[in-house]
Amino acid sequence: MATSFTLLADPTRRRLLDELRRGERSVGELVDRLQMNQPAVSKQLRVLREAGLASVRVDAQRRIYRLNPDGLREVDEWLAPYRAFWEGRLDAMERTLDSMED
Amino acid sequence: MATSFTLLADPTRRRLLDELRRGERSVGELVDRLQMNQPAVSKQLRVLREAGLASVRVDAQRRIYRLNPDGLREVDEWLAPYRAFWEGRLDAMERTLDSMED
DNA sequence: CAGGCATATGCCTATTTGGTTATATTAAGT
DNA sequence: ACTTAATATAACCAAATAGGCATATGCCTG
Repeated sequence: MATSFTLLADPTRRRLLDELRRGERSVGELVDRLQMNQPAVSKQLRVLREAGLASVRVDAQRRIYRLNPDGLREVDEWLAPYRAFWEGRLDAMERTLDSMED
Repeated sequence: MATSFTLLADPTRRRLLDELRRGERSVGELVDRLQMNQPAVSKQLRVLREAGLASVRVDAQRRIYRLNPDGLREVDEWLAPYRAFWEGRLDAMERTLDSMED
């Protein structure tokens, strides 16, 4: 059971997502762009698929992959409170939490 | 060489960061909150330290850890173009990239 | 239906990783 | 100095993981 966090840990998967972000891609196209052999690409595509980050459409012998970015929201939401830090402000929530400590 | 992406892959490290986000914490406090044994916590703290996501201050026998959130910007920045998706808009950049395909 | 594409899958292996136990280190208190 | 507290480190192990090669599967074309 891969979480969206563990998905992003692998650079190959990030590159795949970055490709799919630009539009639909067949496996062959992805193999070309990533310069990896096909089984390796298919393997990571499967991981993305099973995690719900990508979906496939069949086109004759081709499989066309498409980004399904919703799963990334989990990461984005986790990151949200940290964003406040480098945006240089401590909002009410941060101050509240901070005052809760010892 | 751990990237900020691989750092977030581990739930223990995410919990540590979530604790440190609230304020400085000694190792003992972190051990209590995470309900893990001390070496496991120290091990992950070291990873965070070496990745620059946390810094330590010595206080007698205690080591006080502090969040250093800058490293997370890498993840946040990588995520930025995806955010556009679930925010339901395709801005100029997205359209540009999309038109570049095939 | 034979042969060639495009892709998935199975198996193998090397590496990495997170946790555990035991031990070292350093400081404080008596 | 001796003891205890707090933390780090080392050695070890089990599980997960990514990639490589070989092979299976399915579709299309002649």
